[in-house]
Amino acid sequence: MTKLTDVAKAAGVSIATVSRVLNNPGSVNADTQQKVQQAIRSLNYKPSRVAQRLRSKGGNSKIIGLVLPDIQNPFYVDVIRGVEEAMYEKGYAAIMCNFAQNEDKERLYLDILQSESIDGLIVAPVHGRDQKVANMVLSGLPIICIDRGLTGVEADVVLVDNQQGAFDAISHLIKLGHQRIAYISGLPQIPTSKARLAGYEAAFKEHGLPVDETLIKYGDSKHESGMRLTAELLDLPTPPTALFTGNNLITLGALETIHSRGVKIPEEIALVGFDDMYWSISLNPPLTAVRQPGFEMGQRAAELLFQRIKDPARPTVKVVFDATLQVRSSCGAAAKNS
Amino acid sequence: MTKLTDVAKAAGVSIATVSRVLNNPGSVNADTQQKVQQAIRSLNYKPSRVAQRLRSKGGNSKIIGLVLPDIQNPFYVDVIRGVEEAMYEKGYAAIMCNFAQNEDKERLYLDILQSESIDGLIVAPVHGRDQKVANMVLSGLPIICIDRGLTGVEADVVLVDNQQGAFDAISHLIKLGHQRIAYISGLPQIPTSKARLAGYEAAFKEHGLPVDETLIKYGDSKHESGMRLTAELLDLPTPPTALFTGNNLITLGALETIHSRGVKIPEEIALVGFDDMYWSISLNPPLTAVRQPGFEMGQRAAELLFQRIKDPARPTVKVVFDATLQVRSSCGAAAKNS
DNA sequence: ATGAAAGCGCTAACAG
DNA sequence: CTGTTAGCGCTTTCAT
Repeated sequence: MTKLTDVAKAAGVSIATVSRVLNNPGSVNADTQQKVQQAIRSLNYKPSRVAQRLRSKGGNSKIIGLVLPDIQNPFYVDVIRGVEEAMYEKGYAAIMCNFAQNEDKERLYLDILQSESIDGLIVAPVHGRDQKVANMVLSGLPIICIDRGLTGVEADVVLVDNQQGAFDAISHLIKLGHQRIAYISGLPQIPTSKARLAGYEAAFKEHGLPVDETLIKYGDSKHESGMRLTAELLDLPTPPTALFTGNNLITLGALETIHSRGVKIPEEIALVGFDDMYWSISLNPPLTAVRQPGFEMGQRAAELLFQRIKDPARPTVKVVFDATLQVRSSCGAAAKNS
Repeated sequence: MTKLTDVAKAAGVSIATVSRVLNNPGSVNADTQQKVQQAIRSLNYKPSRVAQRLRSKGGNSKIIGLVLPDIQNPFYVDVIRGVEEAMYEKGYAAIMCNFAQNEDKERLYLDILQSESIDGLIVAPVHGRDQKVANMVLSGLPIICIDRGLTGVEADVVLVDNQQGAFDAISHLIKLGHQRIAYISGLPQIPTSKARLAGYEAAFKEHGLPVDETLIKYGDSKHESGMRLTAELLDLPTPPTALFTGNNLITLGALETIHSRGVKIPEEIALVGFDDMYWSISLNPPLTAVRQPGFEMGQRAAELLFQRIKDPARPTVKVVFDATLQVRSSCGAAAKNS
């Protein structure tokens, strides 16, 4: 690796001058400028980001952390793409960490990121009372929470109105005449699971219908849990007539179980999932789902992070996107409502 | 951030001693050891990986780069998970970069990684003659290529037998009686596209059938190209009776176009895709596809990288996994052949 | 067994 | 406008 001294030697100036043309071009003689630029180019010099990071206080390292619960979930992939696009434009790099819904793993990654002296962090905390993340916020590191907030600490957050999304989904089902509507939740301690449950219950209340607790199942937010819990539901003496799945992966698991048993959708059971996928239309049947704008959320989170890095004192904000129901045919013939 | 001096002060020893208990515990008095450990714990000290990195020559930073062409493609997500699992166990962190099939982006990320002084790199090069990656290999950085190799440079590589995978897929179709079999390729310069095309042609040859060039379309490996090129194929005076799609995303795009036109699969057109997805069974219809073991490939690549970091002189190896045809129903009633 | 000190590559005073 | 120099936090000789 060629370094500052090499360039300085080649250009016949001091390393300080080289550093200046890199960081403060205005402050140096045009001729010198030329010579140095020339040397930099011919030596193909690239500053060591490690040395830069060690030297500067923070906020100039152009590296941030991105910590997400499950990279297999296409929603988070969209978030990643959104974040990444915004980062790319600003020459930032992201250390991406997938903690697979595992708190220990999350902690390890967070430790690593801290010791990597990142400029900031975008994270979907394991749960609302994530002490580790809360402490990092308190320590002054610029942090944006995505998908899930933190309780008890002031922090920027960008998420979707989960309650409303679930409410819309269940209302749709109720209007179609369903009453025995099951809900397969992800990990119960995750804020989004709670909000979606709240929306589920609110919809029943709104229509004066009782909630049947036996139709609510809790899993771990993964594919396998969707398969297993759907089987349990189908095995009930009187199975539900409709199913609301708490996330992408659960939906796919549910679909697998339903198909393997030869149960017809939507005739024998209607299905609406939380989280849309761009290929939901190619599923059997085309899936009705609640869409979260993951890409936009990721972009937005990145922008908020840049702002906070620049101005750590900026008041915290909460950005709430709409969750929109995409009606296709897994709940019956294309309904009138859009 | 607490640092070495803080710990040293608290333990009443020099920073050198603290460093020793961290890196070479054997070389220090048991009592001192205790005191220092104690101090480290109570101060919750974590060494700065940045400083460590700047100091040490390379190979001790516990950070590697992972550069992949498209994070939207579930195959690469599997690769990521495999790499990540292996890394996690060894306390490594990965800087993950998604270059979205864009060579400029790839170059930028590679530059960043170099200047981050990574210990090693796992990469799926944009194409076989990727100069940037080739130079990095030549520079001595431990590198493992995944999914695609490099021509003209000796480098470790782990991939799948793409030609054989495509051959099996096409043979399957031919045995089912198809002759007008279209192939929608990804970017033509990508080695996997070429190998899959070779498999396609080989299958025709094997069965003494001619290849119809008008049935071969080239796209950019993305979803949209799958949609568009499928439409072109369907618009042909005599459309193909079967379609072989070059990757996951293309398959999903093809499915979307086919459904939107109300064309029946497999009655009017049979479909087999390269790349399987765990939810392929829930597509309409359940998709017959060639499976690549992405997770295992990722794990393997990580192991090879660790080896190479430890022993840069180890001869390069080429690990070839099998690509296995998963027969479901998108080519017709479950065929006899497994 | 432990400490002092050099130096990794860079930035930012401080002089000149 | 440009050069000299002091660290950033750590590892590693080299002394002791």
